[in-house]
Amino acid sequence: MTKNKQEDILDAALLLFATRGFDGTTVPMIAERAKVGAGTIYRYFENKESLVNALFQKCVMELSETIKKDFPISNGDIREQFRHIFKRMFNFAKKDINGLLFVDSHSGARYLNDQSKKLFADFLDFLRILLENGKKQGMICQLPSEALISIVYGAFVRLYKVIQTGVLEETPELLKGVEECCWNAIRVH
Amino acid sequence: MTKNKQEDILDAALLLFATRGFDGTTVPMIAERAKVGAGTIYRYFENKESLVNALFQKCVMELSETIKKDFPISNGDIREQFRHIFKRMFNFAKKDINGLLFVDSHSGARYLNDQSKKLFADFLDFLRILLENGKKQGMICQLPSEALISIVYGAFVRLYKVIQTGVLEETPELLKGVEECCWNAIRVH
DNA sequence: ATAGTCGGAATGAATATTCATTCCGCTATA
DNA sequence: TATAGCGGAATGAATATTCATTCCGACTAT
Repeated sequence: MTKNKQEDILDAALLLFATRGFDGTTVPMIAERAKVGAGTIYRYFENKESLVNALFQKCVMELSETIKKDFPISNGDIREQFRHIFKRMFNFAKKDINGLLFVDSHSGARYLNDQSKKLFADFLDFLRILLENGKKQGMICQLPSEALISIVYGAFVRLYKVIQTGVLEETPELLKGVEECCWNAIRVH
Repeated sequence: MTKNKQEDILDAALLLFATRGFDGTTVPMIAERAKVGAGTIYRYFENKESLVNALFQKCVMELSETIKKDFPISNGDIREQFRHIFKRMFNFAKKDINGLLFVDSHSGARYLNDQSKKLFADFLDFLRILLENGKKQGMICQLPSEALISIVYGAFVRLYKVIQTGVLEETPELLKGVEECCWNAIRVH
C-alpha cells in the first residue's frame, strides 16, 4: 500500500494519457490502474479535465526545473547551454518518458486551461530567449526562434517516440550523435 | 451540393481527426460537418474504425505518391534527393495540412489495422533506403536511419504544427532555411 | 410505381459523475 | 488498557449523459 493516493492517481493517469490520449482514457481505467475506487478520483480532482490539467502542469514544471537547475547562464556560451539542455532533456526522458510524451501530445489540447497554456508558453519562452541570444552572438542561424525550437524539440520528441516503440535502442553513442545533429541543425555554418 | 458523399465524409473526418483526434471526434460530428445524416456514414464505411483506416491509407498513399513522383533516382545525388523530398513535403503540407497532421498523429494508433501499419512502414522504408545509400556514399552521418528519419520528420511535422497555430508564417525564406537546417542535421560535417 | 439512397430519430452500450454507505484510525472515557 | 463514538476518507453501485450504430419512413431518379 502506498501512502499517497493522489500520487497513485496521477501516476496511473500519466501512463494512460501518454499512451492512449485523454479522450481514449476512461476514468474507470485510471481508477483500476491506480487501485482506487472510481469515486476516489473525485475526492482529489474536480473532474477529468481538472485531473489532466493538474498533471500537465506538474509535468511541465518538472521538465522546466530539470532544465533550469544549474543552468550555465554566467558565461553565456551557447554551445555549452545547448549541451546542458540536451543532457537534461535526455535525463528527463530517461526518468519519465511518459511525462515527456504526455506533455508533447497534450500541449495545445482544447481542454487545457489558461494556466496550463501559460506554463507551457513560459517554458518555450525560456528556450526562445536563449536562441535570440545565440543569434545576436552570430552562433545560431537567423531563422525565427519558434522555427528553431520546432526543429530541435520536434526531432527530440520523435526520437523518443521511436525509442519507446523499441525500434531504436537508447545508447550513449546514439544520444551523443543526436545532440550533435540537432546542434548542427541550428548553428551557423 | 457535391456529387460524392463519400468524399464529403472523408474530408470532414480528416479535419476533425487531425484537430481533435480519433477518440475526440464523434460520428455525429463528422456527419454534421459533411452535411449528411449520421446513418449515411454507415452506408460508406462499416464503422468508425473502418473510416479512420480508409482515411489513413488514403493520406499515406497520397503522401507517398507526392514524394515518389519524379523522384531523382537516376544519378543518386543524395543532396538533390533530399531537396526533392523536402520540396514535395512542403507541397503536401501546403495542399493538405490536415492530411499531414492526421497521418503524423495517428501513425501508431491502436485502432490501425495491419494494412494501414504496413503502408506507413513501407513509406518509412523508402526513406530509410535513401539514407542508407547516403551513408554508404559518406554524405550522411553514421547514425541509425530510424534516428535520422525521426530527426528530420519530427522537425518537419512540428514546424507545421506551429505554423498551423498561426505563431509562425509560412514564407519561402522560412522553408528554404528549414530545409537547410534539416540537411545540416543529418549530413556529414 | 419502384429500387435505391438518405436522414435523423431511436436504441443500447459505454462513460463521467454522484452519493449513500462502509471503513479506518483516532480520541475520550472508564 | 479496553472500548465506544466520531469524522473524514474511500468505495462502487446507481444515475445521467454521451456516443456508435441501427432502423425505417421519406425522398429521388428512373
